[in-house]
Amino acid sequence: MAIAKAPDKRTYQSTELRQSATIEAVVQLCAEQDPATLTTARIAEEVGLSQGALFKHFPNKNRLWESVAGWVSEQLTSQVFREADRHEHADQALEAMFFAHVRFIARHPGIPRLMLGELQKPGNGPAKTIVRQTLARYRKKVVGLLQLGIDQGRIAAGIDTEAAAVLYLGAIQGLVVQGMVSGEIASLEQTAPRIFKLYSASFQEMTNDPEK
Amino acid sequence: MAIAKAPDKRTYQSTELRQSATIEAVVQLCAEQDPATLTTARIAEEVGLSQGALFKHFPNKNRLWESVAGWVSEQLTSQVFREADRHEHADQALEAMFFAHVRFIARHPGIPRLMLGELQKPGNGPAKTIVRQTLARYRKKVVGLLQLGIDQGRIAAGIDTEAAAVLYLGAIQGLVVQGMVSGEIASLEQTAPRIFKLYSASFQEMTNDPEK
DNA sequence: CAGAATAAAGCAATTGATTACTTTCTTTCA
DNA sequence: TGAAAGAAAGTAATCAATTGCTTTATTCTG
Repeated sequence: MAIAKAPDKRTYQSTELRQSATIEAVVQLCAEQDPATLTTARIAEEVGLSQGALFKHFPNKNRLWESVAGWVSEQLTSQVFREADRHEHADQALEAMFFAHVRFIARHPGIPRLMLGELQKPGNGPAKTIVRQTLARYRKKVVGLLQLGIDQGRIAAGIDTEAAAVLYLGAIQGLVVQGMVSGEIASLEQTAPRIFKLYSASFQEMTNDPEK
Repeated sequence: MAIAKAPDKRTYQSTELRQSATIEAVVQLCAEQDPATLTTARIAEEVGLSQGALFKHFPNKNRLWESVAGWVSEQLTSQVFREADRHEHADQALEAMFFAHVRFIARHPGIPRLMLGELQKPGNGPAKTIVRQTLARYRKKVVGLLQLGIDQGRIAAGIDTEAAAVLYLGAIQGLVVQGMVSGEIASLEQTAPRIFKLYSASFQEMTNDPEK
């Protein structure tokens, strides 16, 4: 008495649609699985395709990873930078950027795994290059904002901006790793303000600010 | 005209010796290769054994990873904590601990890959549990030192010690990731002081310290 | 606008390579 | 001499990629 599977009239899609659906499926799957153990069969299942059909839309697995890295880079920078650019004061922009980044990760828990996973592999594959460039661009953005803050007189003048940018990214990574250790990615957004408050103290003017 | 391999008089070793040699080989190999792609054949080659002979000393690959995680945990905590305990003032202990950690990583570049790789995989395998507990213990140590520093009057009293501990680990991770991005693990020790100086500013007393 | 022709998208099955682990037999050495 | 340690070959499973063929969609033509 085999239960007949739904006839499931097979419907064809353009490669363009399949590609984006596949990329999002990978990002989704990385939230619950180590990227290194992700098989084409598992991805195909998530998209609703046979394993072999995946190769009608991507020439090979590496190119798929490349596309995923590109998608992540695009989404991260556009969402985070846009939030920063909405503020005139550099210190406020940095804060907004910090929270936007945390929010982005909380919504896509697989992304740290993805990026760290790429950085893990040595060599200079295309996907790794994309991640590397994204992080470099991000760091430059932070350095620029810090410098702007100094010019605006809202950030201590003597600050080591390069180091502050590394610490900025480290603060986020610390949050992420703490989330991976505790397993609670949801609590990220809750803890983030405490971390940023502390971080921002490291470059605040030492003057006793009368207001507040 | 096959060139005869060196006769290589085969010499037998105790499992105990082989185990530690294998563990160190894995740590060594992780410096140049993604742990997820490390095969038993590659490990055996590094140790100087046939692939099958490895299983005379470890029942399976998972147990090997477990042993590696244990070794890393033991080495890291013993070396880093020992350095911290040599100082009476908590702030100095934190600084020494920071540099000891960075030095440890610089000497074993594979270890961040190892620990991050373990944290990546979901579930609660034994190896991941060890890494998790190690990080948790580390965090507690930092919180304890921060609290001690407050009691000693060397650290601002109002500080959020939990957040400061997360930021402490984040500072190290920021350094590590920056090293993975730039590919220069050697420059870690050079950059570390700049990062720590900034980090420590976040919990320094705001009083204008006349000395120095 | 019907319908043939062509291209695109799909499945099921298979291939070849890789990998963790086993088995069989040999060598060492306490 | 017997147990531990090793090599070498083998095994079953897994996985990315391919192949052969079918089905759907699009384009061309009269």
